[in-house]
Amino acid sequence: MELHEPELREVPVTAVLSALADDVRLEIVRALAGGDERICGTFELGVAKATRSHHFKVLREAGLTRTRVAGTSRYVRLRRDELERAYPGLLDAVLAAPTRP
Amino acid sequence: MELHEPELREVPVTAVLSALADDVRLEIVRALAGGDERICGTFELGVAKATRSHHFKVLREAGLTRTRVAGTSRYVRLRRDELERAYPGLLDAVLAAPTRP
DNA sequence: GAGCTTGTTCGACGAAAGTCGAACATCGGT
DNA sequence: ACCGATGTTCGACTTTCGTCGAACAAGCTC
Repeated sequence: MELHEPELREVPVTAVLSALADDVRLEIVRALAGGDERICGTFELGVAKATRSHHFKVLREAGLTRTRVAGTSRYVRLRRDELERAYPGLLDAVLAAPTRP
Repeated sequence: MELHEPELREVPVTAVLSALADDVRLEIVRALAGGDERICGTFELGVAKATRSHHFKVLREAGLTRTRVAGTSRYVRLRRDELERAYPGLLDAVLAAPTRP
């Protein structure tokens, strides 16, 4: 299994913004904002298994998350530092936004 | 003609991100970042008239721009201050990103 | 008013995105 | 070896999005 995790500098801003411009994915990002890694299955997202998998893939391929395989589980974590280096302030600004405006 | 220009606080952050997550619209926003207002027609966007109109509408309805009608022209300007108040740092972070990563 | 300019609106089209169930793969445990 | 748990992949479907040409609306100028 090859997990595609691109370099942030190869990801256009518009791609990062697109990845963040979805309620389900933003919820995932918020949940990961604490810094800890977390098993994919532990998220309460209200969507089917296939959809969840899809969203994690979008986040990963946009360079926002990194995934570690451990047994049958996958640990996801936010690429906070890299993101901060590539797009300073962007993630913080998005996370600072109210959850339901 | 009623120009729909919502309050920023009523616009979900995902909507703002969606509006910014497009090359044509981001180019418009960059061009307006200087602060001056500008006539819609003066943008070199490489798309048809109808498409251009569509993008300006998306930006306006996402709360990113304000439009002033003057004769047959429309002056557009960025709602920088309001945006900064509603989503501090967001616009700056996006604008700071390289044009072609 | 005729004609031009600026811009919007109206379908229409194809591409992309979000969603799901079902099937599949992998690993752990019994 | 079997079974259950965790995820991915595969169509399929629906909705949304970006794009365009054509038609329309409104204003300016001669």
